[in-house]
Amino acid sequence: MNENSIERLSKYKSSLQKLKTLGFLKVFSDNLADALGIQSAQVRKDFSLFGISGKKRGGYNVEDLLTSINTILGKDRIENVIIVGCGNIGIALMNYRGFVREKIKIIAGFDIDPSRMAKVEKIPIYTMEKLKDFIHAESVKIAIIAVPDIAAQRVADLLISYGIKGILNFAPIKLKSQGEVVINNVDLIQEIEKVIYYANAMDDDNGKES
Amino acid sequence: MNENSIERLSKYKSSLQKLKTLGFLKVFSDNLADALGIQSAQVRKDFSLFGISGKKRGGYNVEDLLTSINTILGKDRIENVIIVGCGNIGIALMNYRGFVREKIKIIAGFDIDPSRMAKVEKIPIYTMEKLKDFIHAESVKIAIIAVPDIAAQRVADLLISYGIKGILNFAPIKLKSQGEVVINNVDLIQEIEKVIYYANAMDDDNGKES
DNA sequence: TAGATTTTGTGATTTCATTCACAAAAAGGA
DNA sequence: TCCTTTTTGTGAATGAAATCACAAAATCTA
Repeated sequence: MNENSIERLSKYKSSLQKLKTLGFLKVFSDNLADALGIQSAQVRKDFSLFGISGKKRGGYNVEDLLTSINTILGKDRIENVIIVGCGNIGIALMNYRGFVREKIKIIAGFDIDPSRMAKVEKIPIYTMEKLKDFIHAESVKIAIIAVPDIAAQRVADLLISYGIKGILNFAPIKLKSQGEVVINNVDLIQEIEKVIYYANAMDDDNGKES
Repeated sequence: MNENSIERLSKYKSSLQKLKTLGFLKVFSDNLADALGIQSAQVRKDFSLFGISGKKRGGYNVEDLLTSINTILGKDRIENVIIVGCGNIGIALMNYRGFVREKIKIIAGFDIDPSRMAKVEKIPIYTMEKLKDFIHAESVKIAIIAVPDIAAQRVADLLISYGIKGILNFAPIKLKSQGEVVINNVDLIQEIEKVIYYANAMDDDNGKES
């Protein structure tokens, strides 16, 4: 149950969805391995880790596999999510079409700035005072943090105290997860710095194999 | 020079910037290790890998360390970046304040939709026809892709053919890097799915240690 | 100056994910 | 029915990254 296998599960799902629309009924570990650029044994190990089994010589049934993966990823039903911080990133995520397809529903936004108490694409935006009651009333378990770094830890602590179990953090600061709460930090600066580093590194030894 | 050490370098930088504003002059591998939740030997190994050395018993000079890391990450000068795709994510990134602090400058946006040929925060947005000339004229090396998944591979191929060396891709599809080009894929769906999975997993065995 | 203490730098060790490799099962063909 | 082929499932081997552990250097103390 390591982090990488969860990540791959997500990628298998995306490949499988494409195969399904193409009318594929079964798939072999080899096919998925090629799609992700890994070894077929890795695919089978991942599946066996999560108790998914196929048929010897028959591969895996695409439909069943998708169902199993969705169940494991908790995507067998719609997941309600809130966003704290309705600046650029927050609003972009509210408008992001990709979530809908994946049964992820942004049900509300929260911000301290009263000028942002509008609606984005039918998603209501509330003041921070409403946060606690909303989380309880709607039993929200997952939140996205898109506030400036200076406010991020405070918001995280608040969310956790209100019962949030999983946080996706876009503030450029590593929030530590306390207790039974997962925090996944996505640092955009860091991601582009990686690109800049490797692009420069490749330019330096241009043409040479490592 | 593995991927993880580059990522950590970026994190050291962010910690060091905070220490600097707090007036710290020197720092020990132990301090940075604590900040990132790793072992001090790891910190020293990373630095030694990049030819950074400290003083025995004196630790590392904060200012010098920052300079070294910035040089390694190619952040000793302003990096010009373009964004292809001016939908929600693209526009959010254009407005994102964090980049400015890190000497990352978004100098233009590109989109097929003519209604988006406006300006965002002084950043001009052009049609795709201008892409080739702009990249050549400004010697742009880094691009961000924020188009729908269906268009992503085509845009990537285009960018590469125009001489782009590094791509940060936000389309929910894994673009394969060909030749001397780095592609870093950030899949937002995948990131939130990870959170949902772990939040559910923790809820299931609530309270139990693994 | 001598001895104690702190911290770096790195070889040795450990840990852990990935790949290899093959037995066992399933399906098809003659 | 029996032989051949295909593909799974998993124990063993590999490889790489993180951690351990300690000698060497630097600074401090008296």
